[in-house]
Amino acid sequence: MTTFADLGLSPKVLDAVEAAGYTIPTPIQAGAIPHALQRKDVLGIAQTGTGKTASFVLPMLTLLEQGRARARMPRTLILEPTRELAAQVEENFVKYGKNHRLNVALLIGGVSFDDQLRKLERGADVLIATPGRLLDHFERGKLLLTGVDILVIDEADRMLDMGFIPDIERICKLIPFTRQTLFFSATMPPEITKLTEQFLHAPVRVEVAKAATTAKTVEQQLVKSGKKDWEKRAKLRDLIRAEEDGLKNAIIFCNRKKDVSELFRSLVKHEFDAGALHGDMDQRARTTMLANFKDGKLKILVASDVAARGLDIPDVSHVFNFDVPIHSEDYVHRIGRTGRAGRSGKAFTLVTPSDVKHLASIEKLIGEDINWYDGDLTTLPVSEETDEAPRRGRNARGKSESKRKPRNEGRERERPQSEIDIIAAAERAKETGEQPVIEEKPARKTAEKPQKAAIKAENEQRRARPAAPQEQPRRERDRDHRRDRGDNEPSPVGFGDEIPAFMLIDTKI
DNA sequence: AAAAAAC
Repeated sequence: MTTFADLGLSPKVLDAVEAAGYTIPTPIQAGAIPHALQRKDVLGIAQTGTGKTASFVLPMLTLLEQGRARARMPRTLILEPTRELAAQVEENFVKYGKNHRLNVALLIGGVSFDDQLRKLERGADVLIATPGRLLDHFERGKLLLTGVDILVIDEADRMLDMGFIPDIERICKLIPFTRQTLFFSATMPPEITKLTEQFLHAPVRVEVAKAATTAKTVEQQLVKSGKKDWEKRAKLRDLIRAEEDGLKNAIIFCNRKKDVSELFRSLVKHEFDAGALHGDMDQRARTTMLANFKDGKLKILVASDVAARGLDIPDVSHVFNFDVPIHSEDYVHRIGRTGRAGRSGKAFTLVTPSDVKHLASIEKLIGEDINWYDGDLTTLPVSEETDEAPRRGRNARGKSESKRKPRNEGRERERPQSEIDIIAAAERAKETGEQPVIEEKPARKTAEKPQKAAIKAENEQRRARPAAPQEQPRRERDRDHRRDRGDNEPSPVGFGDEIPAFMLIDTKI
């Protein structure tokens, strides 16, 4: 059997790999590392979670042992689609580069330029970047890419989805063609193939098992829900409580950033140990939330699809899809956050009548039918609860809640759309391939309209101006959730009564 | 129906 020692890595690297507890390389590592060490271009087709990162980090470390970096002339460049992934790659260099003395610089948006400039000045052996900030530095003349010997393009198909390809093309053209290129993508759509033809030289193709099939270690279930947000939130709370026993930690995915912050605040109000993660949040908050979740200081992370791919959190016990993802591949990525490294995991997806179309395409993609949750959440005592916070008289900030009238009282009795109908329609949709028809009353729009218009206007304003400092979660709190909140302000759970410093200070210190 | 990324 192949071991890391057989791949041609240097003793320093092998020592660090061993110290990290690994002896057997994954297929992508075994396939890519020997070629990378021979300075060949590599086209790696692999999903995240296959050990892809180490398949370029380890050979790079070995190759970097020869030579030194010069100021403003990084020796290697790694491009990542999101800030979190870039940071994660940096952590890998720290872990496996513990026997090396390499300068690693992380160039991502949302944080100050100064540290990044200092590291560039000092000479970076490894530059890890998201495209926007990299080009920003370049345009300011702080960076020369003519000294780059190794270029890594990671998650290329995701870069495509995100519209980064023009940036990638531009960056590729700034780097001498004598470089070595390591290129990774989970899928190979035509645009990506074109890119590899343009920028790779006689690449060695390393392909590992496609993970369009979901991990066997993940137990997937569908949960019927009414379509209204408050119904979904109530259902989710019931579900989390029903799963309480085996629930070590959980990621809850929403389709929209707005829903992430809404749900986050609702959960906090209901005294769940929850945090939030989405791309409009202050970078400091993003980093802190993710770090706390990884460290187990935060039990529940409500997130947008920024967290769907690639994030390496080995121990997530549950994934909840608050919304059915619109693109079926995202479902695979999301539930792939659990059941990692051979551990078992559970994935629950809330399904409303309007979701059955997307559900059908998910089941088609993964090639199996997902079971419906058979536990009866309605028998749980908590399901009689309204969407209001538990009435304990006093919340964390000591304000009395007793004055407030429980507006939602009795709502739970107004049962959502017949749940049986949802299942039947979903099954019909699968058989016929057609869009299921469920009778739905058009949503009544009355008093809510002006409020919605105001929110929309505000959103557009927000988009137009640069990201406000201190965006999340405090600011968003005041926006559009009067229905879901009382006059009490939830304090972020996991920090006790204290508002953590990162939420109170301005971004730029 | 969305999200992601530079200031």
